Amino acid sequence: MEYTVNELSKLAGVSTRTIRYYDEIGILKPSRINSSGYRIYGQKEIDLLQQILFYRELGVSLSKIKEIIYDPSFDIDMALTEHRKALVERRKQLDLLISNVDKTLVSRKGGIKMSNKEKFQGFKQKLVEENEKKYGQEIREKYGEDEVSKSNEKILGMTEEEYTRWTSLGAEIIKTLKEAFVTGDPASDLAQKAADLHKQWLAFTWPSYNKEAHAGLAQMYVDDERFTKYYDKEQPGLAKFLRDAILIYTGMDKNNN
Amino acid sequence: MEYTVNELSKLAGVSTRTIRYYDEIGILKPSRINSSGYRIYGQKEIDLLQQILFYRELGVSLSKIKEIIYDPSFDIDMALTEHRKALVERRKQLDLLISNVDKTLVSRKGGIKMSNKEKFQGFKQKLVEENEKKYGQEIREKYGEDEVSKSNEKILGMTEEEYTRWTSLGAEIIKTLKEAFVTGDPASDLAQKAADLHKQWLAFTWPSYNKEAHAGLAQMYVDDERFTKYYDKEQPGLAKFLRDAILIYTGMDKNNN
DNA sequence: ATACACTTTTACGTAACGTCAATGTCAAAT
DNA sequence: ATTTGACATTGACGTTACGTAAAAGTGTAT
Repeated sequence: MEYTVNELSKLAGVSTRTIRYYDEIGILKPSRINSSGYRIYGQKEIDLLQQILFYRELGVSLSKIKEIIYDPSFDIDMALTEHRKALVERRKQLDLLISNVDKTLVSRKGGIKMSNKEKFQGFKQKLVEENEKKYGQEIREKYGEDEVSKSNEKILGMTEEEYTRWTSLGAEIIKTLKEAFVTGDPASDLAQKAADLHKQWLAFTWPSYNKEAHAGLAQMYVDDERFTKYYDKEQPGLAKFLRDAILIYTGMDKNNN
Repeated sequence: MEYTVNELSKLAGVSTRTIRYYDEIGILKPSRINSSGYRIYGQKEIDLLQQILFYRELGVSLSKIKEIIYDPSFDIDMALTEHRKALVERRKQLDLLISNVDKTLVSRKGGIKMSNKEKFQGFKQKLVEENEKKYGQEIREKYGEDEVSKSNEKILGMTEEEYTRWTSLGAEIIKTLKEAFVTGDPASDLAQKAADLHKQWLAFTWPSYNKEAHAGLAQMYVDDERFTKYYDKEQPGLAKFLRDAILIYTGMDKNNN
């Protein structure tokens, strides 16, 4: 029985592209090519393909499979044993990654938990907390660069308040931005407030602030469609609106255009 | 303090290519570019790079990192949690692969072990074995296609004898080939014997035999440098010599050229 | 003036295909 | 006889995170 690429692909459960690719890399050649240039496969090619797919399921690379099938000197047991070792090594790497992600998550949540504890540790603690809160707000009102960068040295060790404030800032930006959008004016008070909120939000993750970077980031929100999508999902045109607001906020609106 | 790519790369322990790549994809831009077009980085870029590398070590993709760093709406905890899930999923896949490789190895070794056992199970068993052995040799002498393909249906269930024969055939091919090589004549008896051995070797892993495939494979040994290297490592020119021998053996030497 | 270390951009290579695009072929229906 | 729809072909680009040249300019020391 003879088969075309399509028939073979259905038989073996792989795409036609895969079959053509296997021809291209010389791992599975058609038995012949007909007068129209079609690839024609026979029984032995089907059997070979089965073998290829078998080793492929074991995660063996196609070039290794090629050797396994065509190289007289190839020691399959040894190859599989080494392949196994590589797989185990990769799994070890993954375990390490997972444990590191866990550590990160725990340390983030740990920070929150600790501050939660403090909440129930009496008034003194609460006062301290509130002081810090006020102090934090002051910082943000002044935006002295040194203070901000100091506070940001603890990005990964954010307190619950900081964390909450940080995430709620994200929502607040969107909300303010949408309200400002209806005015259509990126220079309006609301739009400028949104730009300011955005700057505050940045302060949580950026080591330091400068206008150029802020304006550049705003431009990226427009240039990079992933970010554009995010804002425009809320409201088409929002990304551009935010950029314009930030350009005005940073005073970079005339200099660059 | 300001740094060039080279200085920054040494500071952070990454290649200069990486730094230029991060600029290219917009994840880490230089603070400025000097009059000669050199990238100049400042303190905040160093801090940003640290963050990037931190998340990179967790196995987070650069595009995700970009979002983590630049997207106000990005929920890092959620992202990390999902990232963790993906990692665990990959580990599960790996576990499956490893267990499948194990099964394959066990089934291969199991076949050998079983036949080892049989060796010590009395004369009757031995006779059966030897019968099979003879039968197998007969097959190979005749090379009737059906018989060969029948025997090859058990490729993965090879007996110890078959397996041993198969691997020793590989060595025998090389040996014969090297002996034949000194005669310089691919039509010589020795060279033709090597071609025949090679055909026999093929019978162990190929579902069926035909001259065209055999000749095609021989050509591939010359075209594909991985195989060329293997043979030429033993003796420069050996791959071509084997091809010529096989072309003569299969009678494809005049037809195709 | 030259050597040497450094920089730039451009561009190909990696693994295993997915996904167009432009074009040709086959069998069946009109 | 022609049209349609399903199939085939060969390109060629995209994917990830860079490695690795190549060709050409820059900075500094001798």
